Amino acid sequence: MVERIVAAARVVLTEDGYDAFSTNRVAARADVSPGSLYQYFPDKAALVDVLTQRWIEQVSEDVTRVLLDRLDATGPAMVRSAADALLTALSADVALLRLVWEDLPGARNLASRELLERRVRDVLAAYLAVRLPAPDRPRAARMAWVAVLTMEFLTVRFVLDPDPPLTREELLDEVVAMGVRYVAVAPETSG
Amino acid sequence: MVERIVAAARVVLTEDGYDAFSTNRVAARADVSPGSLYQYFPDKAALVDVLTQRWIEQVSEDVTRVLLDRLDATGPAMVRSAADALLTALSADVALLRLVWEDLPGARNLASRELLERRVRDVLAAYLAVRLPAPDRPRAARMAWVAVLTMEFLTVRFVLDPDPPLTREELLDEVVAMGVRYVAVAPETSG
Amino acid sequence: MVERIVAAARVVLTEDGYDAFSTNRVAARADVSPGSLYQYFPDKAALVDVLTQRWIEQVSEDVTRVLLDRLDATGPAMVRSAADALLTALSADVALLRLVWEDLPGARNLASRELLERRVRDVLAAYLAVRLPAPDRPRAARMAWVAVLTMEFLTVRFVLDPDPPLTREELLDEVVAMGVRYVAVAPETSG
Amino acid sequence: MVERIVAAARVVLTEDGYDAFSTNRVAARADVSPGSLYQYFPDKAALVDVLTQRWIEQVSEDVTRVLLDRLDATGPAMVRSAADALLTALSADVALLRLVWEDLPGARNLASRELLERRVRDVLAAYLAVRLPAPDRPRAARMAWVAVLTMEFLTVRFVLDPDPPLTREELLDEVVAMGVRYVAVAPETSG
DNA sequence: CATGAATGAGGATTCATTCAT
DNA sequence: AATGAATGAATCCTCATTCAT
Repeated sequence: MVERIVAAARVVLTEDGYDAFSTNRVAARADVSPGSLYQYFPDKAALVDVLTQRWIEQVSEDVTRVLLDRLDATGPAMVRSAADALLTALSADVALLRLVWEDLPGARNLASRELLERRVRDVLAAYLAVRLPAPDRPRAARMAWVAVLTMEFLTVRFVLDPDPPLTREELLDEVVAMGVRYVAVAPETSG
Repeated sequence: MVERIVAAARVVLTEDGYDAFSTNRVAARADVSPGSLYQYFPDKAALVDVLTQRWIEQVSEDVTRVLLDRLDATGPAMVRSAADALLTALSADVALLRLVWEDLPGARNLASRELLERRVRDVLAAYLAVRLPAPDRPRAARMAWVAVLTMEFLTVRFVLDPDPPLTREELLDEVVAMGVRYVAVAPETSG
Repeated sequence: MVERIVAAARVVLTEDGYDAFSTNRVAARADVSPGSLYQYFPDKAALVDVLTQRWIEQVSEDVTRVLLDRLDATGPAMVRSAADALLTALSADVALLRLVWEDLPGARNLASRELLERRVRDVLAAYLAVRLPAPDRPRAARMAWVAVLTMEFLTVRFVLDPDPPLTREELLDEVVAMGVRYVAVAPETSG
Repeated sequence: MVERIVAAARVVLTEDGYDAFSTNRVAARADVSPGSLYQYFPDKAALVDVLTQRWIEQVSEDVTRVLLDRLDATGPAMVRSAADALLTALSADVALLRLVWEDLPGARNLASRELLERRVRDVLAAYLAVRLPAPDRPRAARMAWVAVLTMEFLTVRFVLDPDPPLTREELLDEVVAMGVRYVAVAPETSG
């Protein structure tokens, strides 16, 4: 039942858009009464949240799993694996990605997105803390922050871009090159 | 009068949030009748658009001006100037930045944002096309795409982050380091 | 509930006039929320339509029933019965008749009215086609058109006229005389 | 100036329909400020009234003139002339006729229409009072009422009917035949 | 006279939510 | 649990009318 509703919400959201996303319409599409919907979700917002959180968690899962699997790999290989995983995860449901990035009020999924970012960032920071010449926690954290955000945004925009100026492989090359070189010669920051 | 309305819209939007943003409320806050509002704006959306487009245009202006002013500078100096300009422009009105990135439905301002990106990207691509060893338009375009998006996202997130893991200077260092090194050794892409 | 709303619509329309006929007012008069109104009627126009169509259908029903019942009667008797039936049907609810003819924008009920006319016209044309010396479909159609419109308008205006220059019986006599004589010596048209 | 406004009102009314007929739109179409409009017309209704009254007066004028010109003619000739005049007058501006009969709330032009009817009726009643075997004012009045309404409605409906079942000449024949025969053997009413 | 910006009450309609069944 | 009719506050927007210039 919860599933039926969530599925209907997904359909309404991706097919009809966020503006047309009303509880009544979702209920109708799920062949369920509006009342029933409120037996499982406190309000309309909760419906969207479930949808986006599930999806973000899935992406998060995919990426961190790969990341953890490749912790022993060389820098470039690891970065490429992670980027590849993210790219794959985001491409799996472009409609939903577009929804989250372009239609939904940002605040609606900010929390979940930051969760995803933090999770990946933590893993990466841990990795870097070990690899870095001298153990330097703050610097690792900085680098992780930069690297994760960069990777996230480039990947998202690549998937959403209807006519990207690079191929998938080129994008991965870019990300790897950037990440690797970045890791190799992280700057002595001035601050 | 247009100004009064736009100002009121800004206040309502940043203080009460997008959900509470109704034409009547804006009119009330502007001490203007709802009818007057419609003498200057075709509909509610137009109000938001004016607000966001003005702002984005301002940012766009600031950044490209600096960029064009420093075209003759060395790579690191130019990148740093641009990043600095963007950071300054975005910091000038954090409430509005937050509004655009976190509250508004993305689609509302997607167009303007992409305009900003394209504008900066074009300038950068032109710059790169000249600097690159062998003139290589597609590669310059790729690099510009990557660089601009990266800079944009890092800067935005830095400004919005209530507790960022780097200082302003460190962020600039990061961006410069990343951009410069990227420019210096752009990868031979596989595609 | 539908009835309650329709009844309220009727009251508002006849007591307050078409200009004051707003969905909110109808809802209030029906002691119903505006939302409920829209659960049963797609829009404001539909409310008026139900009201007028019901009424026109009733009139239409009354008249054609009598007409069909008296198809075997002599010309004068049949015409008189039909005219009587129409007069009775229209007099049953003068307020509504006045509403339809004098207050409503004509287009609002044009379709239904033409339906009524066509229905009666068809029956009459069939009757005439049989009675006419030589079967002459077009002529029967012409005569039916003239007879029905004449009867309709005279009757309506008689009922609405606060001070008509004839009594009910006189009107019937007039209509019968006109119809009968018309039928008896229908002209050889020049066309 | 009054003319400019009335002309604009006419255009708006016939081209855009009664629903779109707003004072602002009329003013715009007349290249006049809404304020100026109110210097010549007390309110929106007055605008429509001028339009319809002018038109009805014109029709009224045309018909009564012909009627008075042919008072000495034989019955059939006179009736035909009158019917012809009415038909011509109404056909002169079908758009306006349709507007008055199908779009405008009936009450808007009821008064003017009844004026037209009364005027023609009076002339006809006078004519009949003279012609009738024994001077019989009430009966003449009755006959005039019936004849005028009949002629009016048949003519209007003929002009508005996109696919009438008779030609213009046939209609005139019908009206004449009906009128003449009616006049010839008006019934001894029972009342 | 002419203007036209300003008005603001009011209109049609939606939709998240409830609650008696 | 499930229903779904009922709700009613709130929304966007219109337009006849005014009045200071």
